Amino acid sequence: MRMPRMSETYDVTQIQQRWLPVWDELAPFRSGDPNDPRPKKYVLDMFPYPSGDLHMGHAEAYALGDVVARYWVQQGFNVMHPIGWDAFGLPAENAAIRNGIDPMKWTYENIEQQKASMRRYACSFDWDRVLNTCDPEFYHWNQWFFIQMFKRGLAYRKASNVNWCPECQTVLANEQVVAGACERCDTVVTKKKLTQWYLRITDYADRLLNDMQQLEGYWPEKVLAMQRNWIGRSTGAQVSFQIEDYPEAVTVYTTRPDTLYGATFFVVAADSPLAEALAAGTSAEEDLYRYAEEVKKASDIDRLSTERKKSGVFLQRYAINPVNGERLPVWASDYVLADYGTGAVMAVPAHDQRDLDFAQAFNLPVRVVVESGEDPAETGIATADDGPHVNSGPLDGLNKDDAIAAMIDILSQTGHGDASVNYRLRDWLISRQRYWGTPIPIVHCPDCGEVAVPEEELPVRLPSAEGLDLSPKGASPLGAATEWASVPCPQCGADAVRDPDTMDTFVDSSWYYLRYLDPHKTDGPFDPDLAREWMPVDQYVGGVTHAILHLLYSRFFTKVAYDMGLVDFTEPFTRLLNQGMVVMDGSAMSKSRGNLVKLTDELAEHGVDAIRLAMVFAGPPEDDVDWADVSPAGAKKFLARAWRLAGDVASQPGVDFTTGDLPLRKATHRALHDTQVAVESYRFNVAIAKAMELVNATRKAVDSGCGPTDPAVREAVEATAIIISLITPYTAEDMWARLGHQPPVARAGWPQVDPQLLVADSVTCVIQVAGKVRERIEVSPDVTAEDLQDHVLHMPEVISALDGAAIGRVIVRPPKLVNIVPA
RNA sequence: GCGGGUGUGGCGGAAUUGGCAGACGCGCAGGAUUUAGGAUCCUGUGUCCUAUGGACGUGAGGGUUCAAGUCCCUCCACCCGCACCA
Repeated sequence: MRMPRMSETYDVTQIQQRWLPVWDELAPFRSGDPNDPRPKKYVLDMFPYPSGDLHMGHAEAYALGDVVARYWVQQGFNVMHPIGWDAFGLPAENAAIRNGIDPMKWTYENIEQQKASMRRYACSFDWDRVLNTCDPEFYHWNQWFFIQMFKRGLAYRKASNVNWCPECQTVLANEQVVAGACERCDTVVTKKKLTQWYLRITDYADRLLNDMQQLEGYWPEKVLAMQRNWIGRSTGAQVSFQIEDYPEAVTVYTTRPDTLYGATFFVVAADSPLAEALAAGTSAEEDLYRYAEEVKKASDIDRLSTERKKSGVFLQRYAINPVNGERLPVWASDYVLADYGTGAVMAVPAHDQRDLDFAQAFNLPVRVVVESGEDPAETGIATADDGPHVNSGPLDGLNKDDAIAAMIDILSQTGHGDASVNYRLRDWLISRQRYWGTPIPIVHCPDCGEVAVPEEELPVRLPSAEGLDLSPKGASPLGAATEWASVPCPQCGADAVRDPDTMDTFVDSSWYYLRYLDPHKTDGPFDPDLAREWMPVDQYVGGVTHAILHLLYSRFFTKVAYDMGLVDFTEPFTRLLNQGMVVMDGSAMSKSRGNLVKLTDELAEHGVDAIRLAMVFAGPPEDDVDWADVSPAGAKKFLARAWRLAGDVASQPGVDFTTGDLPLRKATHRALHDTQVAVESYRFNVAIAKAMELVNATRKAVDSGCGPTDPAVREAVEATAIIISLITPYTAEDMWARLGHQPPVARAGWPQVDPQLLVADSVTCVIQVAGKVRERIEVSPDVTAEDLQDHVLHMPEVISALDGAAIGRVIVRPPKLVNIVPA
């Protein structure tokens, strides 16, 4: 037993203090040298909101991204691994309202704090590329993109019923409404009629859908499914209906034009202008008004309740079925959505559950047009399956697909309709009535209307928050900044006003990955040449919370940039890794639940490396990690073991490894190979297990094998330091120094794996009789099938296991298996 | 309802093309060393039995195969996403 000396103690705090300043000096992860000959890779972590100290979720996500980034650096790549801050948004503003602090001051202080905490966490970020979205030098280009889109007709203003959060006093995009509640504050969202800015993402619906082919196999299937679902492409037909005593025809969208003969009534969205127009002048006018008011008040939560009975108002109008001239009563109801399709439907209760529910609530007729042997009027269950059509004139006898095609033919020939495609995706509402965001660079002129601020006048800077009332009132505080808001019209010079709204912060994150290329560029959002060199992002790492919003918007922006000729690719993120959440006892950590584990405390107790290691080792990166299953103490134990080995090495740096102990050399090269394979397939937990095996093997070799002077021991420990440098940079660096090397270990380079050392000396061959393992023998890895079979059949154990039975078949799979099947 | 996924020891999890199920770790038990141990090292640890051997064993049931955690069919449970989208 050696007596522990001071230098033999693994002192986490000391190691951290020793190396952080050294790394600052060496900056091993700088990626901006134009003469760097290394091939390029772009590893991107989703940037954080500056919320102060890092928390557990950050710790996991950034540890995972760091493994990938550091791995490619060791493999000789020039890796761009940037970080920045998603710095606009409500929390800064809310803090300002609560505590009277300037949102800008609050934000920059938080950024500084978080940056320091991140540096200590030792992520391999290129600190030269830091960006903050709230810097004018960044949001300048938000405004530039907006203007390009405005000029292309992709940014426009329209009045509509929008999602309104009464708590935040601002509008929300559809994507920000979760189960009828505000994503941020959980308040029930209501509707409000407002004029707002939109980006025409629906123009890109098909491309957003089709380009997913490029991502298949590289993005999680789940994310692709969610996006597909969100885009919600459906095919069907538009059918135009005349309305009795009404001047205009009303068009409906249906995916089942084949059931047109089964239509027994007609429904328009209660909150649509169409319903109002149809009811005008009829005795239903009052009823509709009252009903529509009720509908507007009802929250989406109530509307979505499945228990809810269908409601509606008969509008005292009749629509004429274009194929058979039947009169269909026109109803208004909230089960038809104003902003999907045309806001009106033909109701076929026999074959649509919602229509059937409505028919039964109001005693409307049900007519079967697709045979199924069931009567929906009796069962209460609409049938949507394929079957022969009946009661359908020329469609009788046809199956569903043929009937759909036939009906579309009939409609287009008679001019009553045509094939049509619809999307669930809506245009992206980007204006917000809040202060802390990118001002929308538009001037409203009484004569010229909406005029883009000339590009040379950008950025339109946010006015100082001083003197502004930031508390939410439903109108942007910028409107009150009169001096800021009053400007001459850029076109005619007349007195005009700036648009008072700011942009959704998702605009910032839709292109920030391009800004990292050259974050301080003043004459453009990014350098197209650099984009050609670095983009698209090779590996994107972030939470599944952004599976729809952020990723869809980024994909949209990329396609717009492609159309503008700014980039030569159509998808921004080649590979996507969604890390799981860190939970505690099965549920999300939160202060209110009382199960919050403070990262700062854990780091203080166990050190950065142990936390990173424990977290990455806990399971596959995409799975949730339960802190209860994470063992920082175990991780620290391993690190100390590995670290102590560095002190045991008793050979000089540069010693010739090839003369070293062969079994240990093989273990080393096996470990290098296996970790390489594991890391490249995201199995970081497995990579750590392989490193642990190597440490165990080395310990054994030192204590009871070849001994500490053997060159193989040095080779093994150096390999260990390099492998664990991906996960635990402090310990790895200290080991590297103890081994007599210069920092940084991060740039040591991955040792060349010798394929000859991957061949085992002998392989355990399993001998089965009737499929059951009876014996194991050690054989040479290149044993021939003949020799192996011959040997095995003569083994006494085999003969006795056969128990006199004749041999039927012998399956030989050298060198791993022989299976003897009795006749 | 639709879509995506998961199911392996006390726990987290391993397992190229079908070929030794349970790597690695946590926990637990025993031992060594120690003034001490929340340090270090060693050993053991799927279940059951008639125990130097054997049987069983990857959510359940069936199938293909010499051989199935892995492939096919049926079912169950759980998690996530979407959900009046015509």
